[in-house]
Amino acid sequence: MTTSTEENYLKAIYHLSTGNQNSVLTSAIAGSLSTSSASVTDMIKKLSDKNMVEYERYRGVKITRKGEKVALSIIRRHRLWEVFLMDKLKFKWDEVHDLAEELEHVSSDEMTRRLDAYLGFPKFDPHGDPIPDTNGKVHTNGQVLLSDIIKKGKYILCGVNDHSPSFLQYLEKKGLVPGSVFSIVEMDEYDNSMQIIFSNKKSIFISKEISKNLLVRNHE
Amino acid sequence: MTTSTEENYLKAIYHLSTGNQNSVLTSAIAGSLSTSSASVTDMIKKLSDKNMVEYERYRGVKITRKGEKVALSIIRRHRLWEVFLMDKLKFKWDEVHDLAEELEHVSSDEMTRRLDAYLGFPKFDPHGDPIPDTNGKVHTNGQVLLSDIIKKGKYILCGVNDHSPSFLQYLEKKGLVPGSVFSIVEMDEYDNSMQIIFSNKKSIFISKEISKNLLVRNHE
DNA sequence: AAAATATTTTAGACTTGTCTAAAATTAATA
DNA sequence: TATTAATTTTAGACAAGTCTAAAATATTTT
Ligand SMILES: [Mn+2]
Ligand SMILES: [Mn+2]
Ligand SMILES: [Mn+2]
Ligand SMILES: [Mn+2]
Repeated sequence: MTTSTEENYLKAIYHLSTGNQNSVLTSAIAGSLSTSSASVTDMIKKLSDKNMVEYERYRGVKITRKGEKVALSIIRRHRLWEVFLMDKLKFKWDEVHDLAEELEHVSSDEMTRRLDAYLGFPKFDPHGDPIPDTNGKVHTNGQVLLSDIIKKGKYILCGVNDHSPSFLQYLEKKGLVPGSVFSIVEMDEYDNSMQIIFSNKKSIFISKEISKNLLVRNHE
Repeated sequence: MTTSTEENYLKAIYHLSTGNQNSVLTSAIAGSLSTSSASVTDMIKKLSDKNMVEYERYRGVKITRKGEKVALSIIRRHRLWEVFLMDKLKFKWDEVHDLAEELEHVSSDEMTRRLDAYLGFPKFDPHGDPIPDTNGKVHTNGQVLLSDIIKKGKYILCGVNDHSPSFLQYLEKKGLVPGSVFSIVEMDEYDNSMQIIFSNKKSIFISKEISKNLLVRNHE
């Protein structure tokens, strides 16, 4: 039995772990959950007792396979609910996160399976993040940061790294949502900004600040 | 701000209040929530401080207008989620209650409104219970206990009073679900049992035990 | 390598919700 | 009406999760 507090910690630890081999530091978890380091230390001990994380005092934690499985099942539920809120209840992509944060803790494997089926087995959530499958496998599809792109060409936006409503609203206003196809027409060597153009000929500037948070894939 | 524990207490008190003018006793609440009387007394004080109930020591509580409004909004969410689980996720009517018990605490007026619209503004839940509207108004429609019926005739099942999965499964096996139309063909004066017949000519016996838990309405 | 700084952990306290056992009050019975 | 019985409340304790302030440890600087 995991409480929703434990689930939130595991999710945070999982997210802080991905793409980085090192231990996750107490302060990082505290920052991510807006809580005190003292509280984090307490919870870490509890999760360590349950073999959800490996804990070394003063050195941080590493999530275990067991902890990771729990985290992935929460993330799966979170993202499925986000799809539901957007596709069925017509919320906008910048509005779904907070509600999903609550819904993800309603735990029933059977309900999750049925929700998945009802939504048509979606593979990505409204922000372009992959939805882990029943076994906790995450299917990513070679997406890369727009800021890492070095050659001009046609790309498709598949996701974002900054999930804040303000950023999402900004993108939407610019016409950038998951699935948007555009071509890079100009890349500035000096400030790493770029100019892109949509199929409808509308063209916009993208600063490094922005492109660092955009996940794209080559589009044929 | 109400916690989900407070919400569960208010809901229990509301349900124990309806159809009975008297105060709700501590022991009744304890029984309904499977908790100790000591815990109930503690929570009652808290709810009383928040003006959700009027409390008289040793005499029980009466729910206030304010408490009732909260209770009704939880009941509204509960029943809407039950409709969702049944209509959209294809759960059976005896499976939806426990999940709704959790989902009802995810509180967003906006989400509730959209869920309502998405479900087509249903007026009743899968058990035939009326769904309170946005203002907390409950529209009942002259339904009466089958056990109180004194004259033969054609009736429609609109709801049940016993929501236990075993009872619901029993009814379903007999072919009795909300909306079922049947005629009373025989009423036993002695044990108050009755024989009913469906439009498909199938006929079954209904004991007093059962009819006490069935809500029906005259069918033309 | 010692001193200064930053991070992490412990200590102690608080809140919410729960429990059992004892005390207080109300209701029933003889 | 005086006991007895049942119900309700209080007292005291506990678990989960949180906090601040102080102590312990690690890291950086001089
Ligand atoms: Mn959450
Ligand atoms: Mn998302
Ligand atoms: Mn509930
Ligand atoms: Mn119901």
